[in-house]
Amino acid sequence: MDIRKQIGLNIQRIRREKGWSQEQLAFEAGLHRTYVSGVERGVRNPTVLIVQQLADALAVPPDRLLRAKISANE
Amino acid sequence: MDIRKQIGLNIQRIRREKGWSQEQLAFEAGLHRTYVSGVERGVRNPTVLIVQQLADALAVPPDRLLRAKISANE
DNA sequence: TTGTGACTTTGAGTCCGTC
DNA sequence: GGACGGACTCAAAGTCACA
Repeated sequence: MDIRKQIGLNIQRIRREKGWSQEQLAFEAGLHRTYVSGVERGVRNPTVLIVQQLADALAVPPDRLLRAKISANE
Repeated sequence: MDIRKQIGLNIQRIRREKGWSQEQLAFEAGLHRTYVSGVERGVRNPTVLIVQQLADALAVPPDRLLRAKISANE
């Protein structure tokens, strides 16, 4: 599994759980709307600093966005 | 805590546990020796694809390298 | 064995837009 | 609201000589 796809899926899921649009997330993370779109689709290759910005905006630890398996009880 | 520092510390610790030199890790990950050096010191801002390459070389899940708190029993 | 400054090439990240 | 494209800027990728 490509880590970029994994990150995209995780971000999209958490974002939707919050009921945010991509634009809202982009604003909170201080990033561009189109860039967040690309990251969610797995076509972008973000740096770890960007991962941290997105994690901060979503209020989750950064490693959470790279996680492949998410157990149900967390 | 800067996520770059965190990644550097994690990589260095796991690498040393394996008794590898930076050069050995660089070879396994398909990267340059001096680049790995920079990542370990937290002066580089690697992309997630680089993180995955290093994680693969170290035989750990990618999110493991971003983890701040490492419990003793894992 | 590792750190570091300097360097060129590539791609990360922004901004405009359309569908 | 979101996918996608083109053009742009600057930082990351990747390498080297030397301490």
